Amino acid sequence: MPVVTLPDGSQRRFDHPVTVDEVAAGIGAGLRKAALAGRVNGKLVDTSYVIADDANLAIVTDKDADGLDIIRHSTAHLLAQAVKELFPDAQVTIGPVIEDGFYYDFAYERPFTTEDLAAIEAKMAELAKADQKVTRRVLSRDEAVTFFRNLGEIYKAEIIASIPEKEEISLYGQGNWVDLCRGPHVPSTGKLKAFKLTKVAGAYWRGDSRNEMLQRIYGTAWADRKQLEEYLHRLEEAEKRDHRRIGRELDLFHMQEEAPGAVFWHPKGWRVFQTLIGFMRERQRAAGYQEVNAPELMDATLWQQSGHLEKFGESMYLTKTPDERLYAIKPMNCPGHVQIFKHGLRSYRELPLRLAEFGKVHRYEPSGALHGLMRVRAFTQDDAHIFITEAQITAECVAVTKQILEIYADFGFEDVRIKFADRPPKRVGTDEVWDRAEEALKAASRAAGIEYALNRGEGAFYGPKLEFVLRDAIGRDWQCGTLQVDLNLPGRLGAYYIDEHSAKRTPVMLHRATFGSLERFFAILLEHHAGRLPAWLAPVQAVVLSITERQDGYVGAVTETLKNQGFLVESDLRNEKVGFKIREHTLQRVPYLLVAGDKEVAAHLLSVRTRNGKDLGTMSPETFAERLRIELDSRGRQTVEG
RNA sequence: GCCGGGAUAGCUCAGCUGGUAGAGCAGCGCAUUCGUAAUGCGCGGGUCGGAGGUUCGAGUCCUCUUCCCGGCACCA
Repeated sequence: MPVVTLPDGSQRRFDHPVTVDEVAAGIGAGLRKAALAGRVNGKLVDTSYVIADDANLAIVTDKDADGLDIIRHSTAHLLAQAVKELFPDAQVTIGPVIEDGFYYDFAYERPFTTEDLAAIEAKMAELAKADQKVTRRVLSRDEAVTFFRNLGEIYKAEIIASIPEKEEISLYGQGNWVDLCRGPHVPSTGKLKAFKLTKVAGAYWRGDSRNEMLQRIYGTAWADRKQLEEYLHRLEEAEKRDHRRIGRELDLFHMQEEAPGAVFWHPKGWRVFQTLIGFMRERQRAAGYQEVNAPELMDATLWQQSGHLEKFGESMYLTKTPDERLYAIKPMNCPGHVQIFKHGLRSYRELPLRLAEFGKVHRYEPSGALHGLMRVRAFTQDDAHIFITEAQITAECVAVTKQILEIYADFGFEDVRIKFADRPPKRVGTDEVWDRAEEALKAASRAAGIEYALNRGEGAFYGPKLEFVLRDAIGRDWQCGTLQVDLNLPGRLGAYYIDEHSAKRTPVMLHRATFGSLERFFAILLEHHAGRLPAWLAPVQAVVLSITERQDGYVGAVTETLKNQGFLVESDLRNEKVGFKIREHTLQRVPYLLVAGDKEVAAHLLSVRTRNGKDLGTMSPETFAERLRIELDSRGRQTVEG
């Protein structure tokens, strides 16, 4: 005779087994209607689930994160049901919940079109309106396999075959459609009120590019219309942040057909790029790094020795010269830095030796992977290789980690996650060396006091790595920095130093990058700030504008003075209304607009307005310069606005 | 690389079933000298991504190809 304990601690006693639905009904008709599922002793179940023994029960509604997931999962089922009604020959496969929505993969003789999508969505609305009951039943493995085989659903039969023996096999039905599913699901299709199909795409069966391609339909689903509208609005806003769009609007860079995956930097974009390099250069110098520069093009034999040609060759650009030599354009900077290390005899006294380079590398990325500045074939790394003894690994890793996190904070990225990527299947070196490298990096992580998630099998081919992932203003994660412990390449490339006993020793090499790819980091900054780069990064920090030509002399003089102090300032003397000029420079995201009319000229002032439309009143050019200096030096932690 | 979609003026986009390319913004010229997100009038601007083909005739149809977009796979 079950006693059901509710989240508020109250208990209900029953003299017979009850369903979740019945308990909800006992509490109130409104709750019963809102109930999507139950959480019995922490486990999600259908509202039809029968509680036979004492249990804790929470009724799951659409206010619950789990409730929303159930809505999405059930909407995926609704999608599959609609597809089967419209295209009986399509075979169903899997339909999981993803962030903000769901997808379902189908095997079908042809790709679905956007017209199909509209028809499917309409059918889904119709089925939802019919408010069909969703029922669950359990079958044995053999029964289930036979059931789906008979329906011609060979993919489903294959999925069942891969379900562990001990797991129960449940089927969910609604109307005349049945799907294999773990559940739980909403009690009836009428609970699905706000959904939209968003796109179609190809996707490999079981995520393996050797398998056939299925037709994937993506959709989004929410508790109500309003949430759906908000989501669609969020998508639009995210699109406005797209760095490709901002790059064009602000005249920062462009790309063109003749150089796929490569960037043409315009003056303003390159200025920002140089600011990033200047900033990093300063930090690295302070931390004991020395900047070097290695050749872009080196004989292929060197890359053979390092293992790059074998493990990474598919992504390398090769070129044969008239003298019949085969060269490779560098895809990484490490072998070049090892050559610099090797030149001359190194003593243990020189370690750690930190060699840094803003190295431009070329990688032949798959055409389908290219994406604006985020994924290119030619990019610049803020790359450094630190040569150390094994005893120095921990201390150096701790120092690197600390600096990476400090630098991210300077850009306003405080929310940083760290992943530990261990040995990949395609690698050089013995397992014994990998054990040591992984242990060393783990020990260093502990010493640095950082927590990480394991990213299995994602290490570099020569060593394990820490990956630094930062979260931007709209909650997206970007992997940028990396720290790798390499016990393989120095030996392969013949690097050694002389230790305190005059013996030759192979150094350990740490690979580290903070921005990762400068191009990509630039793009992340643009999207993070929606183009409104902080003044210290902005290509133009202020524009001085006249109201009529009577102020031309004053505006010109003020502009010159500010420029001479190193500020990035331009003047706008065009014969246009001031409102027009304000609009243009605001759209160009210039942090400060300095207006000079007759009144300002007479009093030696500037009227200061921010790109966000805020009027900071008038101040002298000297005061503005002083305050801007503080803003730049503090990297935006203090602003002209105060 | 795979699946789908796309490429028309500097930008955003229209161009139905094949009949000889259009708008807004931007640009240029002229007028206007103006107080915080678009002053008015006028003018110029296109090998319709590239190469073949079908046709009396192709931006429109077919084939190939390049690049871009969205996914998938990949991302040392």
